[in-house]
Amino acid sequence: MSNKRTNASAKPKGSPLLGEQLCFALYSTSLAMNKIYRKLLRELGLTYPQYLVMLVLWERDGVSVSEIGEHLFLDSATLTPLLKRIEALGLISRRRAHEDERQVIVSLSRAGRELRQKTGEVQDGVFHASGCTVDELVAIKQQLDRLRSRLQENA
Amino acid sequence: MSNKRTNASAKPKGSPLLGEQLCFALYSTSLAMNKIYRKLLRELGLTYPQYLVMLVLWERDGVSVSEIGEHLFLDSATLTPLLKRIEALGLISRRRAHEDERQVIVSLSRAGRELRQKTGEVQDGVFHASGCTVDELVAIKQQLDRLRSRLQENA
DNA sequence: GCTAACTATATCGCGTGCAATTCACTAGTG
DNA sequence: CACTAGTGAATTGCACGCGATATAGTTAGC
Repeated sequence: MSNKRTNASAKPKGSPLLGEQLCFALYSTSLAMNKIYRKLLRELGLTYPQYLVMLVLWERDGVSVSEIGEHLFLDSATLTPLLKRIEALGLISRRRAHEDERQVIVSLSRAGRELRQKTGEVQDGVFHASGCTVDELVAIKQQLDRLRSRLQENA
Repeated sequence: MSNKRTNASAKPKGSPLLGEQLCFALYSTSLAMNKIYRKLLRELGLTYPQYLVMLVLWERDGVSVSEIGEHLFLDSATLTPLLKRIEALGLISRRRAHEDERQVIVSLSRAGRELRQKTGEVQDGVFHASGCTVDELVAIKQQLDRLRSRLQENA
């Protein structure tokens, strides 16, 4: 076993679980956010991960499963069933690419494209529920992005 | 609060999806954190939510299911099966309270108490993986705590 | 051409989260 | 005592996430 490198870790004595406190703040805030979205997205019939996929497609239609995964940091084990549910809603279609039959191209249907016009209330609702100023949101987002990239590096 | 311009969307023009960008940062960072914990907790045989329950019990043993839920912002639909799995690991016991037979009191077993001594590496590992200074962690945690409380208010 | 290595999805199993509902028990009220 | 409202857990049903594995399609090497 390795020795306790107390000088290297350098945790504050007053709050020995600080890292874990942050992790819990992250975990519980993420769940709270999910609940807000569940309420706002109920009208659209989508879950939050499904909504994220739609955001990707509204940005750029006709992308492969793996491309969606790169944007959302999700893999096929999560995306395949998720995409099938969205397809069952009639919002997207899934077809094998001609060039490379291994790839599955995800494309918006007419209903999928039109759904975009109902998203204004979602954006407003989340912004309102956050009770934050734009500057605060920017600050938190930047710090989270940095933290995520570091966590992914050290995964 | 009086500055509400509800007829048109009062979002910043430069970044129309800013709130959602923050939400995605929150969502994806939380998943990244969970992956770090999964690796660190594998040795202990725990998942992150299970570890959270253990943290609560190490802080205060012999609490009811609903008290655990208040600490972790989870309800019985999540906690009951979760606690049963921890019980199956031999770390806790679940007994009905004598005073009020509706309540279930969760208590640490000897193995559950002793497991606490293996958590040093988990704390160190998370802190190291975050790549952040203590000040950064404190700052993010405070902002997340504020955001969560506002989201829960507006839920 | 043949085949081994590689790649993109798909599948399986398990553990959450949570809305909705049910069950067991308690605390009244008359 | 029976009746009722309320509360704490448990249960049900569904949708993620993801480690592990499988499968089909592609490429590289010989």
